[in-house]
Amino acid sequence: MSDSSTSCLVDDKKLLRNIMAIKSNEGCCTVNHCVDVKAMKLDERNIARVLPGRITEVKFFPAGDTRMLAVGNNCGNVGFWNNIDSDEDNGIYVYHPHSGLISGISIHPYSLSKVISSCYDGYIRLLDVEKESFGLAYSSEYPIFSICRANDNMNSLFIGEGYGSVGSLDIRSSSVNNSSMSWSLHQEQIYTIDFNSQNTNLMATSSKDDTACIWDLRKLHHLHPQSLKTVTHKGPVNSAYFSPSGNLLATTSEDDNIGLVSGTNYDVESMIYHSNYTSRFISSFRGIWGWDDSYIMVGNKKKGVDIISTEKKQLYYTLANREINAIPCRFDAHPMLPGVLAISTAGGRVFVWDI
DNA sequence: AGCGCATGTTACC
DNA sequence: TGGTAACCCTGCGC
Repeated sequence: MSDSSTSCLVDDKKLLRNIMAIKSNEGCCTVNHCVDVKAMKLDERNIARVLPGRITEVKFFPAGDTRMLAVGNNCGNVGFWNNIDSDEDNGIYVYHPHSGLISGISIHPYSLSKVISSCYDGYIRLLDVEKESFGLAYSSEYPIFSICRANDNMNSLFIGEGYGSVGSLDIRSSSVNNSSMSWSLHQEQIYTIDFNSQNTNLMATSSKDDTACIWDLRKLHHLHPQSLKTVTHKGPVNSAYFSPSGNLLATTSEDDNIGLVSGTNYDVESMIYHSNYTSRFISSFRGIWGWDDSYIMVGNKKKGVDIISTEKKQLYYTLANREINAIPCRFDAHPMLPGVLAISTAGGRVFVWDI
């Protein structure tokens, strides 16, 4: 694959000023914060069409004084939406750094101007906010299906590359092909990678090969290592995310189940029925955690957001609003602001619920 | 393994 | 306002 030129659709230094104005609150994060989801509401002003096409990724900037969002779509666009300061313009800035479906966005928590995007086009790019350009950080002959930063080293990026491999790279390296390690962990593409907040050695992967796995990084000596735990579904696994405390793992599968793994060694497994299958025009559902271990939030085909209780292992509540006129697929819970939830739909619209 | 089909949303008549 | 083409590379079943 050849390097495609990057272009900026909106040339506006306001984005730079916006991002530079955010105070990075080092070391602070809201784990185990109980939120009354029934009190969450959707204000009309918190709805925007950020990008054309289908949203595949939405991420809050990890700072408590901002609701800036980075959004990716299926056409290679990365957009930014300042959900608070949207008076003069819409607070929306759109770029076109890639030529395919954006599979992941990661923002450095202590250096907010470093925004990484990954794409099916095989490239990983690093946004330089000052230059308003996306530099090339990594290039592969295979699609990049997922990215995640390691918890204990923010410069270490793990990537789901091609059909079952995970690689690790140092984003500070100037070399484009600096994948220092690579392991073959699955039979098919890896849709999500996640790290445990409590034990930074634990990594979870979910794959099209019908499994989700927990890996111990200290035991990845071989090209084909053994997993600490494997959850087997009857269909592709769209996501596997550790709970805020790190004690639970939630998996979302096309087999219409949400898997829940608990226990000291992640040895207790249960399945909660939830209709997860979406058509190819809709991004797959991924059950995400809220601000503590009590709920998993996942889209439903009736254009609502199902809140599933992990204790009762059943539906607790559904966030719904008549403004949501398409199926909500991809979400992000604000890492610093409990109760602030971004949801996006196949139609390119983004909604921010708050408390 | 390799096809054909269903699927939801938008944009444009 | 209703009808339809185009989008798109997912999962499943033959």
